[in-house]
Amino acid sequence: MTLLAEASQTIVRRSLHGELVERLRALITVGELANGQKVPERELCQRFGVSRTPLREALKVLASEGVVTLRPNRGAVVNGLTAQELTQAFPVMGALEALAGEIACRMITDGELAKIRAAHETMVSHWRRGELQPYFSLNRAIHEAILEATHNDVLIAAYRNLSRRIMSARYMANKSAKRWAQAVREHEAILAALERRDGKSLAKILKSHLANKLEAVKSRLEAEEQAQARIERLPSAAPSSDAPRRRPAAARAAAPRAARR
Amino acid sequence: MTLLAEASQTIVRRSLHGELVERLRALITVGELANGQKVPERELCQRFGVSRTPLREALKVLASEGVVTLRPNRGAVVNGLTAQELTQAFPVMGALEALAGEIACRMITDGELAKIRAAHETMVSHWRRGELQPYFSLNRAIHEAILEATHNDVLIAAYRNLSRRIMSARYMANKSAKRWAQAVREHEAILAALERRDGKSLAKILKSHLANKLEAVKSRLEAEEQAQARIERLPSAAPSSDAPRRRPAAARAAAPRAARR
DNA sequence: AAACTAAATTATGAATTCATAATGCTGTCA
DNA sequence: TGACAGCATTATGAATTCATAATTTAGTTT
Repeated sequence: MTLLAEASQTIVRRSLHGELVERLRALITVGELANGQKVPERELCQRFGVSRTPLREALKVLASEGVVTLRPNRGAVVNGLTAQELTQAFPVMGALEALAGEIACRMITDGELAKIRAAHETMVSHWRRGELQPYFSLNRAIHEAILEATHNDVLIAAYRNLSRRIMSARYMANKSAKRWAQAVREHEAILAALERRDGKSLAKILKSHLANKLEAVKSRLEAEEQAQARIERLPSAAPSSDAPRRRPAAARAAAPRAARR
Repeated sequence: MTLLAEASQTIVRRSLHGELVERLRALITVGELANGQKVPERELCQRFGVSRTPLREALKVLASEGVVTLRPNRGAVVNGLTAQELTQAFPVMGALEALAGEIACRMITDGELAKIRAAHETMVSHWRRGELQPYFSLNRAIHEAILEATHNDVLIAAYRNLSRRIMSARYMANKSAKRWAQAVREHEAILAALERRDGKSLAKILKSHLANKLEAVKSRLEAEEQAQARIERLPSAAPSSDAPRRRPAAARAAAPRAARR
């Protein structure tokens, strides 16, 4: 239940490079560092008031997560999520969610369950009032709480790894009223299955709940990619400095690619 | 089929920090950097003939993988696999293996399958001749090839992440003749299911094959942990410099722990 | 004017330096 | 003799410096 409590807690003391890892991640998910864009080392150092050493350490970490790609002697570029990657992540997340649901049903304590139920009720009331932001943060907290109820750190880490790369803030902003209501119903079902300790159904519900979420992300992502492609096809498009274009596919393919695990 | 081919290929040019990540990983799996041991920065720099900068970059990456823990201002320590972590990894690896099997059955081409079959036959002949090392490398290659046949990079990455931390060379060295024969039989069954494109059975076989592997690792690990505990309980044990002891549990618990995602 | 070449500039990778925190050591005092 | 305080040493985190690779710019040639 760590995460539900964590919200009101003091911010933990972080090392400089650790802090930078988070900041950079945030810049990327918010879109301030756009997709194929080169990471402006010097500029970021000035902005954060740090030297290159910790920034570069942070970039190495992000590269090992696949968030950026390091091109030897040519800097780092943001490695945006592709529709393909999302499609591939789909079954993997599903398998992990399903597993989490089953384990959680076996392991969850009444206390943990009560806290999740309470969070759920609060979340529903936010939904009724149309309060998007608190709804999302509780939504997230509930999913995390279920995950943590498994008490399986390896599973938690594996899931978060994927989840972090896929669910970013900007995809959450636009959601239809219809889909929103459906999501709330799904959450009701999730709670019910948990309370019945019905692992099999919970696994199934979580999987389809996830599927809906990912479909939303995917359609949005594909729209973005098409828009991107249109811009790139315009021959007269003047490259502006603050909205740098992706390098054309041919050039990208020719460039030596850093190995990505 | 990249991996089966890779074995005979030239070593790729790596960046310094990337090379160091691999070297350190190797030192840890081989046991030269033992479990709770502090990572000797200066010494390793001399040994590899590099400055601290790339070494520290490598440590940051390893920390983000959970291989080492960074204690602020107090250096990095090796974060050995615990029996608990292994127990937790069990169902996660199982879920991923099962998924990989199912996808592979749907996706694998005849060409890929033929290559795996060939590798399998070679592997069996190595087994007959009792040649351990080539057996293991082909074994590994076959599992990788199945994984790659899914053509799902996200799944591949997730699986490797876990696998790398769990399967290390030293656990492979001692295997009973009986267990070895059983493993070969399991591999026969895996191939057969693949050739029948029978995803469900393949998933099941892979899962139990994995379970056997992990059990072996676990029993070995637990033996080690108990030996460790015995040493620590000896009050007169002279701490030798080249085989440093783990810090006692109480001290470890009191030490500020770097956040481990 | 377009294409190629060479110098100048800039960015990158890595070593070195520097400030500070942690650890070890020595001497003092109970 | 043993515990503690204060100094010396060492290790760590981060900035700076330096060598080299990449890129841009200017100049030259056709």
